[in-house]
Amino acid sequence: MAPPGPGRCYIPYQWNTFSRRAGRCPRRPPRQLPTASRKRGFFVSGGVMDDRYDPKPIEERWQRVWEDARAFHVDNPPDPAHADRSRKTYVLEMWPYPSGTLHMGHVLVYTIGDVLARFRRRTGWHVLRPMGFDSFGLPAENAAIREGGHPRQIVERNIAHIRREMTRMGWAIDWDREVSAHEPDYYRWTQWLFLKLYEAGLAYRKSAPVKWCPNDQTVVANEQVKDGRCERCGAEVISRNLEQWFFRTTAYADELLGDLREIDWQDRIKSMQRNWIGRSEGAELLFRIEELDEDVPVFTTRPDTLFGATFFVLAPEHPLVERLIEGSPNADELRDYVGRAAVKRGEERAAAEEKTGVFTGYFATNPANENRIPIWVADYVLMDYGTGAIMAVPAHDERDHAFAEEYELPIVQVVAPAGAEDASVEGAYVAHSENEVLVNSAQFSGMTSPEAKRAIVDWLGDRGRGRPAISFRLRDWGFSRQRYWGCPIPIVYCDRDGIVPVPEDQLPVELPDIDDYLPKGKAPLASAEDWVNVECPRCGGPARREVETMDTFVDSSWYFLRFCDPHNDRAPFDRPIVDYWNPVDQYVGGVDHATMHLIYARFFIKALNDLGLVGFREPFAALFSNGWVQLGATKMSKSKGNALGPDELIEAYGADAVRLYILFIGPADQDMEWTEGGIEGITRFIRRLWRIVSEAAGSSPRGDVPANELSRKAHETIARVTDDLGRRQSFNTAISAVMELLNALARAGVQDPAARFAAETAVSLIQPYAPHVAEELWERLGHERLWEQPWPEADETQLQRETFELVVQVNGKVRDRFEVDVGLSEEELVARATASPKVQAHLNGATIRKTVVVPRKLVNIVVN
RNA sequence: GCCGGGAUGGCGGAACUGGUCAGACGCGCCCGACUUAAAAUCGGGUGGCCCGUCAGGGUCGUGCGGGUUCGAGUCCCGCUCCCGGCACCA
Repeated sequence: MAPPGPGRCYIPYQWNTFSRRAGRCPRRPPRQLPTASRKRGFFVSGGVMDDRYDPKPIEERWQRVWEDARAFHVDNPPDPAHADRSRKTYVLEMWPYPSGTLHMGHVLVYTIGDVLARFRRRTGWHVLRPMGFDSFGLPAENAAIREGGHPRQIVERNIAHIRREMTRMGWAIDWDREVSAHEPDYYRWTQWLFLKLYEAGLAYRKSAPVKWCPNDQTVVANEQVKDGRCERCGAEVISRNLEQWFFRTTAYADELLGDLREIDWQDRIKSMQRNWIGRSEGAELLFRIEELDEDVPVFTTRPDTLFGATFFVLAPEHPLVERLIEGSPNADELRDYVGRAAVKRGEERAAAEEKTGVFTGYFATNPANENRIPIWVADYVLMDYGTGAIMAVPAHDERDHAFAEEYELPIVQVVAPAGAEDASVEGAYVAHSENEVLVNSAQFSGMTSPEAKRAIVDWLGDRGRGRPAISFRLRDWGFSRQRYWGCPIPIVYCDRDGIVPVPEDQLPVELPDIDDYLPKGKAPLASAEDWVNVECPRCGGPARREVETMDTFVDSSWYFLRFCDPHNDRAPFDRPIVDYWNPVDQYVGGVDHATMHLIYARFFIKALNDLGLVGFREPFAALFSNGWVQLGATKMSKSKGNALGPDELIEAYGADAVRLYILFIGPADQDMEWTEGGIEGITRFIRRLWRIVSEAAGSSPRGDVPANELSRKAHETIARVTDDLGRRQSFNTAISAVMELLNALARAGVQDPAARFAAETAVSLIQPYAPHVAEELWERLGHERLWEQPWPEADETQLQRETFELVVQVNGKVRDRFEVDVGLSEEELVARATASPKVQAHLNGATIRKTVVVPRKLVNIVVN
């Protein structure tokens, strides 16, 4: 099938082949009972026509019932500080951005959360499962610019639509707790929390080069840049220096890394965070520049190669470069080089085929051997990693080696493979074997590399020229955005008092209505003169408000706390309530937030914990990261414009089918492909369930359930589904298990003494996935309110079998299998096994060397 | 380059701690029932090769090559390819 065009659903409505409403066929004859089926007794007497499974009325009916019953509302405990937390569970999916409609990625995430929440409710947990919207951010503002209207109107219209879609999906949400980022009741507290972080020194302002999108006229975060282009609009990003607000995420770098050990997240997500944080151990060493009377620190992971440092390199942005230019014989060339490096993008610098640099004319003193080595400025050294200066060891670093070759700088080997100390090494010798030994390194020669690292740092430390150091790739989080549709930063700038926080009692600093959101190189809010000009809260003099707004990742760094106490107007939340529900027991969301959102939220919680506002240090105890839902070979996402929405699928197949299928495609943590054949198949399953259970409701025997094959299958299914949902989070296999049970029921027939029990079990177990049809069938079976019935329990005694199928192997190959009593001893099992004629045929008189007995499974006879 | 994940029928996948002939469940396909016909529905079949008229039996088979073990899709060693993250990060 050709990929769908932009914005078009690829499922035509006429594929709806079973909904009477859409699929009316004038030639369809009056429906007859299929005689074969009637013989088997599958149909309730009195009219198959009226009893076809039709999802629409069923789903609408039960959604109404749940709403009237406030079925998914959950109260906070009356005394959360002393409440028993042992049966609470907080199930949360990532805060959705309210774009026009939901797509299948949303359907997957929220169905996973829904199944878990519904399952946990029925297993006796006190379940918090809220919903709201991450409603600030660029798309709404761009839509307002494009189509007119206010971003608020656009966002609120979208929210209303999505809320309706979510209800139609049958997701069990406590809507009383709905919270959205753009509501003043919410962002008031975002501002309040910002002020707390500011007071604690965790939010600060500094001039920094930032990525700037000339199209969106805004700062974009490093992680929103892909291949040098703006992730949203695709324009090429340039570098600009601006005064920016930052959160001091690096203050928690070590802890953000270390605490990954304590949380139950998939390895791939943890690994992404580890890469992102990028910790490396090494040393900071001081090189002296005599002419400037400066000691310049460098960071290195290879202090053992210090004797091989033959030159010294500063990043073009290094603060000392200015002073070096002044006295340099190469001043003009240097100035030119630094100027060109400044406008280059980082990607260009990295992609450069050959390394470039300019000699400054100055020398630095190697603290190990007092050698004076030339100081170069080169753009392969980055200002924002380490100290922006390096000692170059061309013999043992590929980049330094390339540079030394280019400019014919000396290369001195100081590490060699043990036993080959005299052999010269081509290129940069960077082998990380256990057997590296130092050479040409004074008293350290002969030591292994690891020994020498410690010894050299200790030796320099004694003389005040070095110390162990750890460097991180993680940067502080720049959260200033020069856009309108975001949370205003509650700061004013006073000529006399400088940066002044807005007093708490004046919050929220409301986002004013303005006429023109179009950025013109300055933030749109700057044009709201009445709003910008204020009295300084401190001195009463003239002052101006901060016109930048916050990155939306600030909003989403604490929303899960507000859900716990959403209507609090005295504080963002009460700590005992938040401490009762948190940390989130089960978070669900896509890998696309593996680094940004999940790092920022973790940072926020650590900071809030240090401020005494919350009593925990990790926000999300367990994380389920779902895979992508793909349509053909194309990823489904709103940016690609090929989103396939749930609305038309619900029309065609019903919400229960959509819910079941999205989880049946494959393991939910792996990428999956949506196919229409697949959802047809799952629809067949629902119709089969409908027909067989309806029949069982009418004609299956009542009374005690005997222990027979069907009842045992039912109990086995209970055990499997419970384990799949509770421990394994294996959603697709649980559906398979219920299908097997239904097949067994169909085979046994509805007259089987255990048929009613099997039918009830199937309906009960499928309820988290297909709550509407399950509720309807539950009613037919003569019960009510399945959503609050206790989850079935497998009867252990029913799971015990009196016999089992003994597998007999000869030399590891299966030669026979037969039923035997479970009570037989090993000797008896071996006797029965060897007695088998089929086994005898393979033994063929050979000598039995050994027998292996696996209890309740097999006997393996080993012959020569 | 470093780190993480993965490879099983025509397809999506199952096999959870090494142990019941690997392939559950579903899709697709084939055959049959019902039908004037089709759809829907229902029943049956469906890894390859070989032997056999049938019944049945043999043999190979979980990306590739080795190994451990009575027994390997599962564990170990060495590869190939695919997906993702990080990357002039010193």
